[in-house]
Amino acid sequence: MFFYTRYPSSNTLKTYFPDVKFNRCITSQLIKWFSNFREFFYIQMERFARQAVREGVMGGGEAELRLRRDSELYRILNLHYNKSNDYHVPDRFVEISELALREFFTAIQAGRDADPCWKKSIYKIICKLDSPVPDSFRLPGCPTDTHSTG
DNA sequence: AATTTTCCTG
DNA sequence: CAGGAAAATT
Repeated sequence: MFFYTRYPSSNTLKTYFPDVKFNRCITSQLIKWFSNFREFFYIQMERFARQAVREGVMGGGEAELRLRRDSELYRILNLHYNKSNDYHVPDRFVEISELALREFFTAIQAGRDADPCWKKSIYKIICKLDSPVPDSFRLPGCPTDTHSTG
C-alpha cells in the first residue's frame, strides 16, 4: 500500500482494515507503521543520494541519476515493502522514488543539507505525489501482510 | 490538548 | 517493525 500513498490519513487507513476494531492504540500503531515505512524510504533515498554525490555523478550530466527496476535501490525498497513479491510495484512509485532521489541529490549537491530542516521541502514534494490506493487492497486476500510465513 | 510526525534506539 | 521522547500540526 505504501507503493501508492506515503501520507495517508489515519481515517483513510482504517477503511482498509474493516475487520479491525480501532482504539487509540491500534490507530497509533497503524500510523506508526507508515511512519516507519516513510522513514525507511527517506533513509534509503538520502543514503543513495549521498552515495551518488560521493561517487560523483558529475561529468556534466545529471541524467545518470535514474531509478530503474533493476536498480539496487529499487531492490531494497521492494524487499522491504513487498517481501514476497506479492504485488506489482506501480510505475508511479518508481517515478516518485526517482524524483525523491533526485531531490535529495540536488539538495545535497547544493549543500542545502546543512540546513536543519532541509528535508521538509522534499517531504512536501513527495506528499503531493500520493496516488489513490486501488480497491484491490480492500480484498480479504490482500492483507498488508508483513510477516506471515504461510 | 489531542493527534500526527519525526528522531532515536532496540 | 515497535516503543518512547520531542516537535510539529491542527
